[in-house]
Amino acid sequence: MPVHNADVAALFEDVADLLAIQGENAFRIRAYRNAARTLNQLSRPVADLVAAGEDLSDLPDIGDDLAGKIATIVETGRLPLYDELAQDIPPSVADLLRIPGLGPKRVRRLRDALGVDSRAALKRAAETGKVQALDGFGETMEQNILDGLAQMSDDARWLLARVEPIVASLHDHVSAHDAVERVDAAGSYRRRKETVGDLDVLALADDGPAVTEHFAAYEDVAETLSQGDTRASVRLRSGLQVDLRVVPPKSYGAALLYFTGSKAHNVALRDRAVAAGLKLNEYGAFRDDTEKRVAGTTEDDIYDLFDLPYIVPELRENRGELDAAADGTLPDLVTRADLRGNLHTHTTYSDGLHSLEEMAAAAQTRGLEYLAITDHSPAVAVVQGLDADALRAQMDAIDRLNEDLDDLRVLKGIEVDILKDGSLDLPDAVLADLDLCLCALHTALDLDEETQTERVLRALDNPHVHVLAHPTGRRINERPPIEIDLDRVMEAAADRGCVLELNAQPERLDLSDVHCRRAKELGLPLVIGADAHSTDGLDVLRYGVDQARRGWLEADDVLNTKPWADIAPVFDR
DNA sequence: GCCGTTTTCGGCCCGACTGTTTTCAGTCG
Repeated sequence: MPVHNADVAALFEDVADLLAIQGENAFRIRAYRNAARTLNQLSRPVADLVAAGEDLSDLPDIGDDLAGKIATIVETGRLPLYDELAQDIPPSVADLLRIPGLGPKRVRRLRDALGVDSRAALKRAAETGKVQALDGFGETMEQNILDGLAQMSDDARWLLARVEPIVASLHDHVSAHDAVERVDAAGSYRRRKETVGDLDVLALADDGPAVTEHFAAYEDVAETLSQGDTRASVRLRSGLQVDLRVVPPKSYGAALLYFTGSKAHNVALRDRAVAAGLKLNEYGAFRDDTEKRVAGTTEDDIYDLFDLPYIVPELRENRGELDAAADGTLPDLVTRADLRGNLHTHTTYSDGLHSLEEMAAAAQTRGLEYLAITDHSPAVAVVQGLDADALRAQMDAIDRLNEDLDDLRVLKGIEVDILKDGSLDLPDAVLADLDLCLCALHTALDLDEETQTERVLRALDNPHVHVLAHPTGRRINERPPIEIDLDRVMEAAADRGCVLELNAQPERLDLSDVHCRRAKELGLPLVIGADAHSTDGLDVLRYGVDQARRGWLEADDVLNTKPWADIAPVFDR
């Protein structure tokens, strides 16, 4: 079984948790967490680097020791240090760290004093009042633990698209207070991450207590978790946790930067501050010696302090954006306005909600120059897919429609299923007459990596195929990505003159930001596809653009920023 | 355990809030 970067990262995180419970040196613990972060953000499989004999200690936050441990994990699938630690502290104890309010110290005390070694044991101890009797615990803490245990089942992150309307109404509520001059949702929401854990909201105002009070009185608040003079934290009826910070003007830029994150970006920026004799926190940037404030009103001022240009939130992940900013090599990121067409659209011919004509009209309304109609082929059993005859009939209908359209070209396409053996669900003869052929997996998603990769490569061998749609098949919070060697797939696609799709549906966003960046490194362009099943479905393109931006993509890296006349030759295999 | 344009040793981001305290430890982000 190949060892994935996320596996190694998770193992390091587990080691960090166990060391923390043991009371180890905090910096050693952080070293494991930093290394885990590096691994999670690495665009290449670390197993490949090991196989190629590359020096892993060249990677940030990975020295000789951890490089050796990574090699051991890749080669054996195990880490002796972890096995050793887990003998003392079983995973079910480390799991207790996930309960809000419980950190390593308290988990350790629960175990040592009460023998608590699992969630079930903790629940029993709390219910019988044993926890509150413990040093450093109390009645409130005991209740918080019981609440936390009850809440743990539904801790999935929220889809960005689902949080947007919540942000809009919350923004209205907070803005309505007289003292509030400006409101921003920061955090991973502002970085346009595909999912949001909780929401960080900033309000520009001088009267903190009044604003946190007003915030806690929002009609959708189910529970106030904490409330102070400058901060408040609530859980909404929807279950989403929202943290509000009230900030005065002179600190607003520093606070926006701080609470937008990512944490890794902030830490890296503060490293630069320390090196420059400055202190950077959410109130501003200050001279170390004189404590004098030198920036803080805007984010621009703070980046400027380090001779850096403004870095957009989507790039703030400490994945090289600070160095790129210093070198003047930040990417000129793709925007929604750059997109000229959509290459993934369904209609009533298969499982779409709207007709060919309605979809074409919706594309025109949105200013698109071209729209590829790509209904399903027969193998997708849950919908009525198009067989060769039905597809030919649709092609005729598209020809007729195009005669009536001036500023939109409707393209004849298909989303053809890749069958289990890698062959396609429609004959070559009909595929050959299309403008665009997407291929995609919808069945047999559980094959092992080697088999799945070979299956997809065989599909890409078909000279009529242009695009591999939603390449990993994941559905966020519902279905994990398939096992597939994407590096091989991307290289094969580049060889064969086809491309991969970045599917823009909010629950897919498939490829991930890291994969988008890898495609760019390999010189493989992508297409951003709405996979629209209705007229409104075309509006999700912007989520695809968000993801592409997080993957450092520029307009040139995305094929459907170009006129169709420029794309067609690319697809002429 | 990592890292170095002051350093190969001695640092390592830092402040708010809570709960259990009576001056602060632990947790969180």
